[in-house]
Amino acid sequence: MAKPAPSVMDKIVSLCKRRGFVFPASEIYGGQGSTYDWGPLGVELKKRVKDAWWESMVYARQDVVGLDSAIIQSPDVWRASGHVGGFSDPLIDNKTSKQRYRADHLIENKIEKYRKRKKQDKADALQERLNAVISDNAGLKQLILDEKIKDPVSGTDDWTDVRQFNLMFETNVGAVQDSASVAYLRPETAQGIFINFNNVVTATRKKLPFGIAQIGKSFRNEITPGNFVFRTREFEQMEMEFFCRPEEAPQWYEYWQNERYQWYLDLGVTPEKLRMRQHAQDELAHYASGCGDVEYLFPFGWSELEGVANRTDYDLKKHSEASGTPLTWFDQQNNEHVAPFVIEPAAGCDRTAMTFLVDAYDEEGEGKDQRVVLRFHPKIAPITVAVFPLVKKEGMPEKAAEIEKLLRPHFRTAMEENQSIGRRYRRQDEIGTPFCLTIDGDTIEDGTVTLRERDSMTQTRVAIDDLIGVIRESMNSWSRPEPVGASE
RNA sequence: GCGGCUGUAGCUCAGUGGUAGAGCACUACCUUGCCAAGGUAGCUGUCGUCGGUUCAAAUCCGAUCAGCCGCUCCA
Repeated sequence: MAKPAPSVMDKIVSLCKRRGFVFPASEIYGGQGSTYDWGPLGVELKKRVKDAWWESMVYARQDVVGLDSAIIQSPDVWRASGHVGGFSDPLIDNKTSKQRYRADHLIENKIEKYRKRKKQDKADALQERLNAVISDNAGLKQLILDEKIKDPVSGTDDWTDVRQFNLMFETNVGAVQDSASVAYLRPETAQGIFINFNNVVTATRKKLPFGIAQIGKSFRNEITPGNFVFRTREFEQMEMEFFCRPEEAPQWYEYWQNERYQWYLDLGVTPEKLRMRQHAQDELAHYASGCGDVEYLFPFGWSELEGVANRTDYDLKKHSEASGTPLTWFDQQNNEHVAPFVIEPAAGCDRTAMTFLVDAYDEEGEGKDQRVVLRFHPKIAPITVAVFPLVKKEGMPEKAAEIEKLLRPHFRTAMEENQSIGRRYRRQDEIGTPFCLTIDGDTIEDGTVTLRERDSMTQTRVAIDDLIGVIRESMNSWSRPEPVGASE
């Protein structure tokens, strides 16, 4: 059997390691499953993603402020939010078909069948029994056996025991590891925002509607991580909780979906590979009344980059009840306390960076003439300008160093003087550097350099004095080139 | 966790019991005057790990670790 050609994902993973975007974590010890370290170029890419998000969500607006809350909060936070009880899944395997299911979903399907056959009383009875055993593994299994639920694939009832997969990482706070010291690593940054609602309102005197934005690491003990950095157990989130009056929630829900969808387009993501998908009622998280996902068409299929959810007043209400501290906003004009609704755009930072990598990846030509190029938007490219002396003589390296130093305060720069000029261009193409400058003999004579553009490979002669302005202008006017390469 | 596939140089991979290899990449020097040029020299490996069989193991056997795909979940 012929070996399959390396897929686009394989090539990107390989490029990421070779050029320093993403390394497998703990590699010298044999690796740590589904964990990755971001290398020198990757950390720049991720930083650009976060900067672009913060710029658009905080700096470009008057109604959103930032926050950086702790990863380890009181365990009470996660009890109140429902994560301790609800953020785990009862899973069961069928030994014959090797398929895995959520035990409660199997039973819910059975209830649905009863409903369809108009056996309402049976459905209700089963629902009641399900509610009674929802957090009891043995009870769930017994219920599945009692109801003679068969695996739709194998048709057998050869089930394993039900096991709980809690998605939160536990840790211990303090020197003595006993049950009183158990704490959790946050599974989302959002709760840190909710519990600081009063603090932020008091400190900033913000009025509804307003938002609180936060970027930071979250941790979920995923049963099945995978697809490179797409789903990892440690990941970085970019979340914003937008608080508004309950009656305005639907319009803000729509507003933020549009806003967030547009953000990806503005950073150059291929429109045909981006879509909004509305969640069906039964796939909503326990806190949401509605959710729309921004999805990208990866080589492995459409996958979620960001969820824009209507979290209603669920979280503030839960924390108010559990803590005894009312998390409401006082409307002085109408002399009333408002329990705000929350619209939450929650994006995955690593996923977004990976989207830009995948979407930017392009190959042109074949064999010796092949060019691999990352067509990043100039605003997210790890390096903006690379400076080359055409040859290593006649004062060119010194002149190049001088120009690189001139540009350094304005752009992310790099300098390379080894190997042929063509090879240096290609090396920069491969890491998505949008501009290359070449210093030649004329530079020393008349103070001009060759500015070479990544996507079109066109060269223009630019005076050193005009460089900063010309590069700025090119960055701002950049638009995604029509696809010409065979990137599939 | 279960099943299938996989693990040899930085990357892609060849190597079915007898001295660890290729291409690309990388480093130095020479050459080089605008798109992966050429020459010379050089570096790179506990063959994932541990154990077993054997005179001899990258190769056969066992275990283990890690990766990929699928099942469930989500940013």
